[in-house]
Amino acid sequence: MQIVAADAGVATGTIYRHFPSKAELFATVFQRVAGQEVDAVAAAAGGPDSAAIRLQRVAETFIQRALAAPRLAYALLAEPVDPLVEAERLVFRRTYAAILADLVDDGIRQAAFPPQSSDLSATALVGLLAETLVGPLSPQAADPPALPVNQFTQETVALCLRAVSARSHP
Amino acid sequence: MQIVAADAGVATGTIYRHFPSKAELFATVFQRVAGQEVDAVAAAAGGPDSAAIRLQRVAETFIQRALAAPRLAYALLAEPVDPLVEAERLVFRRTYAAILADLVDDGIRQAAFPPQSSDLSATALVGLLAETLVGPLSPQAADPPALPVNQFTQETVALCLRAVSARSHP
DNA sequence: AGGTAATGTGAATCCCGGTTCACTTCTTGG
DNA sequence: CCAAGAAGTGAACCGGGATTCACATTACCT
Repeated sequence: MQIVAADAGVATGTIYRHFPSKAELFATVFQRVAGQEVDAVAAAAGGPDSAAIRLQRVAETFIQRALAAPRLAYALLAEPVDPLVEAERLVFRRTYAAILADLVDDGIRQAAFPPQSSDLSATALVGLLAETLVGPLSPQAADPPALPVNQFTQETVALCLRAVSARSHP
Repeated sequence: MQIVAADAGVATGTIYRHFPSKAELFATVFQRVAGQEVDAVAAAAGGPDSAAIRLQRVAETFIQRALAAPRLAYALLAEPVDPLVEAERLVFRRTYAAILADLVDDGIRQAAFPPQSSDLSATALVGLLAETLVGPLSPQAADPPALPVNQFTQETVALCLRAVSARSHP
């Protein structure tokens, strides 16, 4: 809190005129930043295209934004945080999942995707994306990364699409 | 530490004859328990069957063990922990990923799976499994769960298989 | 201008639980 | 049976950092 205050150019006590505790301050910050990310992904999920195309766009958006701001993405996805912030992170992930669930439902309706529990599939996609990114994002990530960014993106998108759209045994 | 000591029937200081710090004690416990889980999954990954069958068995093992011991699984997968334990958790996840990567490689060799970066796919599978389980596992999970256990397992396994094995646009 | 409320200040407080350590008890080898 | 080392004890200590609060400053109204 001392550092935050100094950084903001105010005294420590001043923070407590605006936020009841460190945890709530951090949770609020998390909420705002996460909101921007959600907006970006939600935008990518819209449009008149097929569900598959939109899903591809969502995954690409997610990945590219994460790689463009690795530190932020790491904080949002994986960094150890106060329980209150962790709760916010859960909301954040569920919001992503909700967007994806709508998308999957669309795909099912269009018969582009086979019948499936859209909630479950959406959750799985969030986990898939988050976990693949934790490697490249984590602070002491090896650079150069194991895979070139392009291939990484392409393959991850392919995994997402296959998971929800393809038949099990071609 | 007081509680741990009392629970073990020893004095607080005694713990420090065996472990240099709380973090290392916890990390050691985590390591042992995680080791058992890894062993179980590794066993499921073996055998003479096709890669797809073995992958199915691994996913089922993972899911069933988690649901059978939800509190433990939650601790291993998602509960906020000391940084040292978090490091152990990363190892744990990478170990799972390594097992799965071998499996995926087998599948590629048998031409059961299309060419892909096995490491990336394996990581994705770990994330997929972990995230879908966080819902049902989290301490204040709604019961009855959203999906019956059987359907949950079946659909999650299907997601895993499709992600690595199917063609994108059937 | 004068008063009142709102906001800012930052050194001091306070809390909490991990850790320590002087002392006791047990174990082992000669 | 007796050192002497190993292991156990638990009350007290201690560090760190979030939080407080008595006071100063600013903003805003009549």
